[in-house]
Amino acid sequence: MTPILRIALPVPLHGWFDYRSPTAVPPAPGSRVLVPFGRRRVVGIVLEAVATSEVGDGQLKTAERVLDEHPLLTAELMTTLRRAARYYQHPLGEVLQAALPVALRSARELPESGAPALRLTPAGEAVLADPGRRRGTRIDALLQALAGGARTTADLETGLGTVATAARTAVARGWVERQRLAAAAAVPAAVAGPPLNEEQQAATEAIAAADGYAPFLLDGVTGSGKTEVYLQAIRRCLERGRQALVLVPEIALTPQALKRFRERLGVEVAVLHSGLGETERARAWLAAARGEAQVILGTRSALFVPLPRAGMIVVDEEHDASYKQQEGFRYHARDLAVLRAKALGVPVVLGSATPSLESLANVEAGRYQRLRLRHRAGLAQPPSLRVVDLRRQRLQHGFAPVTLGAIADCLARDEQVLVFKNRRGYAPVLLCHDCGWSAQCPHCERAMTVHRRDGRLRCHHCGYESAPPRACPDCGGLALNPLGQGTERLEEALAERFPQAPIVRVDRDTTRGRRARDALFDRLPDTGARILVGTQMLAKGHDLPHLTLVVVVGADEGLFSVDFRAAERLGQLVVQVAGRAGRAERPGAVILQTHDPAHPLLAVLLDGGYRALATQLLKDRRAAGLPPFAHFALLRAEAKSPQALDAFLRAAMAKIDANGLLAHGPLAAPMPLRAGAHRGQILLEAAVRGELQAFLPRWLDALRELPGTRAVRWSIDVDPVDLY
DNA sequence: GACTATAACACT
DNA sequence: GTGTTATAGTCC
Repeated sequence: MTPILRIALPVPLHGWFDYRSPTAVPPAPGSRVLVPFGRRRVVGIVLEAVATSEVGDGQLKTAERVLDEHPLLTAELMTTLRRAARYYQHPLGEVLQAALPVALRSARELPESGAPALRLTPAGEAVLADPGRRRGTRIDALLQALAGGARTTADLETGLGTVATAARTAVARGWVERQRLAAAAAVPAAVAGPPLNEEQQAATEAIAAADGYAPFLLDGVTGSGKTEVYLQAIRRCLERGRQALVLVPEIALTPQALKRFRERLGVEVAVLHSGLGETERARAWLAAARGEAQVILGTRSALFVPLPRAGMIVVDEEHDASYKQQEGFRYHARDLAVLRAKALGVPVVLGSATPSLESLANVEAGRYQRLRLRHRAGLAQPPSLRVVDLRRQRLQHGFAPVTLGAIADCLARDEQVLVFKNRRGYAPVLLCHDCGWSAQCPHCERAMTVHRRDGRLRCHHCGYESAPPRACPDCGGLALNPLGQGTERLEEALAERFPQAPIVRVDRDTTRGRRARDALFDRLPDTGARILVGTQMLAKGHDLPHLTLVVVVGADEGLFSVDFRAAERLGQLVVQVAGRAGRAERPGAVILQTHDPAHPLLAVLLDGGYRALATQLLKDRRAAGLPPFAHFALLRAEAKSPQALDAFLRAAMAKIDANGLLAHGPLAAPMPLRAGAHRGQILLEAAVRGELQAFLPRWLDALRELPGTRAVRWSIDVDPVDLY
């Protein structure tokens, strides 16, 4: 009998498709197979082999080809991904597809293994041997480093810094050629780290002593040396011959972070992030899958790397919202990391200076063990927080006189200032002073942001652009004024006020593309910039030893938002930016400008810091029945016509019949019109997670059967982090 | 989601 | 008659 294969295909359909196996011995679950599907050919993943199918024999097709000799996805990953698909209510085929790097989603050959490396050509040796020929110093250094034979670029970079540019030139001139080198050939020796303090030691021991699944919350103030704990725990894990997976937020994965891991652990570190080329990404993924890569460092999607010899998982900055995928398969990498650790039977360490309320609640409930680091490493002192009341003040481009005075003092002391504002562009509104007209996006009905340097108006919600009008389109008046401040305007105002101080602005407009951003962050400590102006991109990441003053220009925006998580986010943000100040021997200060200095949450934050704020917020959430003490799922829908949208949402409401659930809706989305689509939503709430989980599949099945749904695009978001 | 069959409509 | 667009159904 030909075995039947149950195959998950990358289509937005629930369930699987049956095919006859092309081989007498069926491929193992987790293998990729190429199958005919309709009149297309697609790559699917084998779920299991069975003897018979419910599909009629005449309908069954035979799979064309098995693509993998050994399954790409391990048994544990298959189990975890099936659970994840069920939990997030996303089609299994798409979930499995999302776990694979793009280069492995097609039937093409696997990329060759080994790390990218360089070696001298005979021409290069000649150039090196000829002392008369002066070249660029970077290229000189590169050629000399290669004199002893081929080396991996990663290995080269630990000594030389970024070599990409020099390598490109040298290759173009025919002095150097690219090749592949087995990773093992280029292991640098591990460098010893600083001695651990008592708390760090205790945390490391607790993690290393864990036998099997054990979730930890590593709760350490900024600068307390969480990374040292990770490194020591990983080292212990490597000594047992196990792999370690480390997740970091998108912005935190910098060349410096990588270099530190590589040097300290003395092993090659496989890197997985979205800025990498697809082939490179697949190579790193496969190195992990084969068990060659011992340490895997990556962003959100690196969670799905196969770990045949898993030893531990680390989620750094676990509170960071970038762990939540915001489209398609809307998973939360931190939550799935815990699920995976359980399936793998390994410890998982969630680290943060500002833990999420979810994780703190898990500690409270006894599900996670909390490891605390209360002290900043070295001599660094915690920064002082100061509230500046903006009421009845003559503001200069959004700055209070007191703030400007503090900046001037700081500059006079030859120290660095960071000015934080969560809004890019020049001004968020262009207003007619005569009649009150303001420039609106025609597709979103929201104010367009003024970008003065480019002389454009831009909608930050859909990307629509236009030229600013010379006169008011309504009244013809010429009194068109930019209202409010964005980073561009703050930069301008500061440049005018402090003409001698070099300013660098860091936001999405100045850091287009990953390369530009890496380059900027690379240079940041030694640009000579005295004032840094930027959005939350600046909140985390690099050590800036001369930084002693942080100014949060618009603290109110976080306190008066409709989102129930706004206060938590503001607290995390303030503490994170504060953490950038005074990391070396000089004490740091943080200024919060606000129109509501008496806000009770602000008082809590000032008196007791993030810990006190979190305690208060948890109490509030419990009382209000909000997450983490309730469980949400959000149905989002959009349609060209408001009627179709309304009809769908009403029908969806009518299908809600479960007990133990609260449904709110149909609600207008916080942006009822975006990019020309009308948007609405339904919020489901349950006190018991299981009730929601039991109800969702039934409900979504019913929604799929609704007539006329094609005019409406909808999706479900389980545990949404943003309610829009 | 990609693709196709079918219906419904306009227009030479 | 043909061509265009909207809508429903299938994909093992």
